Amino acid sequence: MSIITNINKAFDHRIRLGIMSILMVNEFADFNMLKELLGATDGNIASHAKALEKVEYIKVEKQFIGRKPNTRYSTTDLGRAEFKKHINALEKLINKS
Amino acid sequence: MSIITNINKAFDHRIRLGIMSILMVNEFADFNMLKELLGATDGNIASHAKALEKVEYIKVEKQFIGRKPNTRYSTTDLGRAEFKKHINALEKLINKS
DNA sequence: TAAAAGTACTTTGAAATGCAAAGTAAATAA
DNA sequence: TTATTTACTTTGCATTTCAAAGTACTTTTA
Repeated sequence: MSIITNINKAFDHRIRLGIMSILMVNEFADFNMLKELLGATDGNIASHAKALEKVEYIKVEKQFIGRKPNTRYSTTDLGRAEFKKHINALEKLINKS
Repeated sequence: MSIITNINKAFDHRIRLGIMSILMVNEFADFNMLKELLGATDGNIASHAKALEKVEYIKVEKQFIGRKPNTRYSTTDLGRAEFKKHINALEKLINKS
């Protein structure tokens, strides 16, 4: 049990941290919203979202809006819980600083 | 200027975050102290410390304590400033969540 | 209405990074 | 004197990151 035990590896990257933060305040966010808010490339958003999906911290829904494909993301219960744990761990770490 | 603009890439890894936090509260920390506090392997500590050294956020001093080699690390002014910026950015990101 | 441009992603593969095992060199213990 | 431990560093394989290119459309323009 070290000081970084509860720092979640899945949130070790700023883009993943960004995706989670966005999804904590917005019930849904679509691909382009993430891309714009984070200023990342398409491939980047896709792969980091996939990483969060793989550990089941976010979920993906694909639908059509009119005739356009639309991919929207939202957190899972697990994801919210893990993110909160991560934030608490970060705060503890930081408050020592 | 996205929401993760001030999230520093150099601190994107929990071991590097841990090293910096430790060095923010302790004027110095040696190799073994970092290793124990972070529960990481030797190679791991060495390479993450080197990464922080490369961007000049920490500095390294090698000395002998008695007859044993000892490597101790400390933050640089730049490192402290950048870490504070990072923490502020994290707090802003988190408070939205 | 055919061609060109745009949209919304996904795939790809090279480059960078992460990791622990093995290596090194000296000190200490048996 | 040989074995073990300590304090790191090096190595090289594995994983991750990244943006460019690709795909499958839709929309605009000529």
